[in-house]
Amino acid sequence: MTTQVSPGAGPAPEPPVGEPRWLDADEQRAWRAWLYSTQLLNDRLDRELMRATGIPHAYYEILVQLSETPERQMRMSELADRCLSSRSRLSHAVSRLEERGWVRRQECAEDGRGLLAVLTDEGFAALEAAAPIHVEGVRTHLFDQLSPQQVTAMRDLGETLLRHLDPG
Amino acid sequence: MTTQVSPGAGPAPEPPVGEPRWLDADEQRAWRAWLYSTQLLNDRLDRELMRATGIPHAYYEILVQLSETPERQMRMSELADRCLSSRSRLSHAVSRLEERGWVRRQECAEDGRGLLAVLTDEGFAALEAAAPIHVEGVRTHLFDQLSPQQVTAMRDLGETLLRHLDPG
DNA sequence: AGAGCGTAGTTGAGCGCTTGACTATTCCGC
DNA sequence: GCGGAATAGTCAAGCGCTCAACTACGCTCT
Repeated sequence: MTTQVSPGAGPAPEPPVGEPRWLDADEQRAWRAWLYSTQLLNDRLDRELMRATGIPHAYYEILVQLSETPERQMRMSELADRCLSSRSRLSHAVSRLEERGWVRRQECAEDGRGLLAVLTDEGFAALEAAAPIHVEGVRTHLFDQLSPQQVTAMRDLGETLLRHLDPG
Repeated sequence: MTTQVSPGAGPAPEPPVGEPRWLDADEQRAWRAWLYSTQLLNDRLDRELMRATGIPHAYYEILVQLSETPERQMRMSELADRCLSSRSRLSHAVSRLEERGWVRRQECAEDGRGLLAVLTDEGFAALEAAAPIHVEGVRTHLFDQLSPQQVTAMRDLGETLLRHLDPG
C-alpha cells in the first residue's frame, strides 16, 4: 500500500548508489501486512475502549503510568516521555483529565519550574473500571490469535525495533 | 504501559470465568514492545515524510492506491476501504487533495450516486517525488534493522492478525 | 408507479494533535 | 552574584479525524 511507484519488483538488482532501494515483492507483502495489522489493531482497541468507557487510549496510558508509580504522581516531562508524547500534547491531555477530576497538577517542591501530575482517587477508579475492558481487547484481538512462538517473535521484533527507534 | 492495574503477575492462575484475564509479565513485555515500537515507527515515518514532502502518510496512501490502479482512478468507497479509512475521512481528505490539484472528483457513469477519485498528473508527480523518501524511511527504520528471519516473522504476524481483524 | 429501504457520498461541530512562540525558573561559568 | 543558555511547561492557530445527520440516487416489492 505504500511504497512502490516505480519499477515492478524483481530479485533486488543492487540499485546504484543514490537510487531508491525499492522494496521487492516479499518485502512489500511483509510491510503491508505489518502496517495494516498494526493500524487495525490500534484502531480497534482504541475504539472499543472509547465506546465502553469514554477514555481514549492515549488518556488511558497516562492514567496507567501514574498508577504504576508509588505515589501515583509524576513530573509532567517524565510522564510525557513514558507516554511517547510531546510535552505540549501531554499538557493538553492533562488539562482535560483535570476537567474530569481524574488528575490534578501540583507544584513541585524541588524544582520551581516543574509540576507534578497526580492521579486522584476518581482517576484511579476510572482506570480500574477501564482496565478489564482494555485487557480483554488485547487478549481477544492479539494474544488469542497468536501461538506462543508468535508471541515470542512479536516481542523480539518489538524490542529490536525499539533499540533503533528509542535508544533511551 | 497499558494494561495492569490490579494483581501483579504470576503464572496465569486460570482466572474464574468473568474475571479479567490479566497479562502476565511476559505478555506485558511483549505487548509493550509491540505497542511502543509500532507507535514510534509510524510516528517517525509520518513525520519524516511530512517534513520532506508536506504529505501526511494518510494522504500518501491515497495517492499510492490510485496510482496502482490501471486508470489511476477508483470509486470513493473502494478507495476508503483500501486505505482503511472511513468514508467521511476519505471524503475530507480527497477534498484537500483536490485543493492541491492532485486528485479530482469525477461523476461515475454506471452509478449516479457514485464518484470516482482520479489521480491527476500533478498528483502522480507529487507521489513520484515522495516515494523515494518514504521507501528510504521504511528501509532504514524497519528492514535494515531486521534479519531475514525477523522479516518473515513480521509478515507471519501481520497476516495472522489480519485474518482476525480484517476478514474481507 | 411509488413507498420504503439500502447504498454513496458529503457536511459541520467538536475534539485532539502539532508547531512554534512564549513565560518562568534553574543551572553554569565567570 | 550576574548574564546567558538550557529546561519545564503553557498556549493559540491550524489541521485532520470522528460522529451523526443529511442529500441523493438505486433497488425491490407490491
